[in-house]
Amino acid sequence: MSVRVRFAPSPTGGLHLGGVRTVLYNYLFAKHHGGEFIVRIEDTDQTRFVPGAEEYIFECLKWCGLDADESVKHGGDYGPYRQSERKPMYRKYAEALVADGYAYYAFDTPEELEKMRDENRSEENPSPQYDHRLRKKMRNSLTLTDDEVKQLLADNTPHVIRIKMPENDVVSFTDMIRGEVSFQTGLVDDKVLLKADGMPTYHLAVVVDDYLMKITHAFRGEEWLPSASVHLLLWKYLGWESSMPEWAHLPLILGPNGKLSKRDGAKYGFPVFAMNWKDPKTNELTEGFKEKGFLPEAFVNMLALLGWNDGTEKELYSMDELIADFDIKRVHSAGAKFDYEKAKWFNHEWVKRKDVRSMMYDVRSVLAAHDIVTDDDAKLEKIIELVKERCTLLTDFVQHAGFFFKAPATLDFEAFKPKWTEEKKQFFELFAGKLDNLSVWDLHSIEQLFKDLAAEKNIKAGELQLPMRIMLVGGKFGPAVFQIAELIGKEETVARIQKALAEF
RNA sequence: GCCGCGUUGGUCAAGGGGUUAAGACGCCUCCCUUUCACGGAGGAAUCACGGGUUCGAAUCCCGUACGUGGUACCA
Repeated sequence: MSVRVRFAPSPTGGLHLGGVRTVLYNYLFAKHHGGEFIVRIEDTDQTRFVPGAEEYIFECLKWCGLDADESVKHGGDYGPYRQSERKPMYRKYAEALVADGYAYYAFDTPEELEKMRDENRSEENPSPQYDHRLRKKMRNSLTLTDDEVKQLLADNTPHVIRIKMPENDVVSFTDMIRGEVSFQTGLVDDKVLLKADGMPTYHLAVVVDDYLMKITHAFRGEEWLPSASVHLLLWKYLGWESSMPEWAHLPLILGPNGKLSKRDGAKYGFPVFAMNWKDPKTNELTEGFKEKGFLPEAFVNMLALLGWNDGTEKELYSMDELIADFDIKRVHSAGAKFDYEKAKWFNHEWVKRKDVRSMMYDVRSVLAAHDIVTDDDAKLEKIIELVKERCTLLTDFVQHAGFFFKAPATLDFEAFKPKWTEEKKQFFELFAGKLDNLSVWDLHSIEQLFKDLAAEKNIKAGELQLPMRIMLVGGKFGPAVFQIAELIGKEETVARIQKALAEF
């Protein structure tokens, strides 16, 4: 049987690091086994609908190179892939569970539930559950007579369907990452399966849809582990036990102080979403890795290694290499703290190793955003090659490539001020003039002229290089000065020297 | 509170009864380079704690602590 996995996001906001990693592991597992990767939209909570969020998720996946085989966008034989559109099919399964005695109707209003919790709340029990103890005191088909229930249903009384958790049972399963895990059913509450609005909750929907979509392996975040017992029971009660997927509960990605939140991003200056997300309600913008200057290759590589390794020392992987080497069983069971420094290192490595031509578009966009026009492809290509080793993020190209196209706005005069002399100033005045008359404009000729003139004036060439660099690029950075001069051209070089001389 | 999951340098981590306990990021020193990087060579830094089991425990068992998640008609 072919491997089928799914990522099931709820379209309620930005796509988080952890979410992307869950997609990644799903994707890698599927592709490693030649299977299918499905994206299913879990939009059963109508109150949390956020316009644009679904579209945004697909854009993020596209940027990461994690395209689905089946989804709302890609189609497929197991649709619809949006749960809200599958609404009519859930009720019959919930009813079947009731008929078989595994679930029941509950007519308690939200107010009644709140009252129940208030009355039972105590130091020992801060969050009372609707469980096998309390269900006997509530208004449901277990406590009401058959006639009462029939009447209530006939009157269209708002109600939910809850699973009837066994009082004294133990369910266990083998998690692909954690091994044997077990739970006492009496400690879990009677989860709502079908809501009053007729929508399923996650618990029902995930089981029904995974079954209907023939999912073979179900990977999700560790936060689902406690409710796994409900899902396991549902697979059993619905009579589908033999086709239940294998489970893997992925470890959490943590921030500097516990759970990673988008607040951490703002607080510590790193992104937590894949791409920029603007909340349509508050207009609040949360920065994404893409816009921060990350390459998707690096983002994916970094995420893959956050919680997984192949047992060797290899750290740099292309997507194809990840697909080839990924093994869900080697995923760590412990949560991992996200390290932004390491994330940047991955990016730097990818900027250095990635083919220059494939970076042109991104670099050009970054520069354009700073009003730096780069129309000459050949020149841009050459420059990227020249400076990429000093660019950790794509946005660093503004500093390291920008001055090739646009004279620096400010010059770091302070860098050489203490050693600046009248003789040196004269040198540059003379040099600028001679440069103007240079017939062959190349690295060697410029450097030769510079050294000859320095020797003639009896000044150490080395001492003149820093001022020259500042005049050309504005600061203490960048590749060899003469190389820069060669690339920006005679006219521009002379102009920058003269402009600087006028200011110093 | 209860339940689940987890715990190897600051971070990511290999190792799963006998190792000088890998490697990477970050940090520090030096080399290269009259800039900044890249590259190279070094350095500091670790098995949460307490009990067992064993000739021998980072590795197996139990407990404690800590972290984290769940305990919704949210996913």
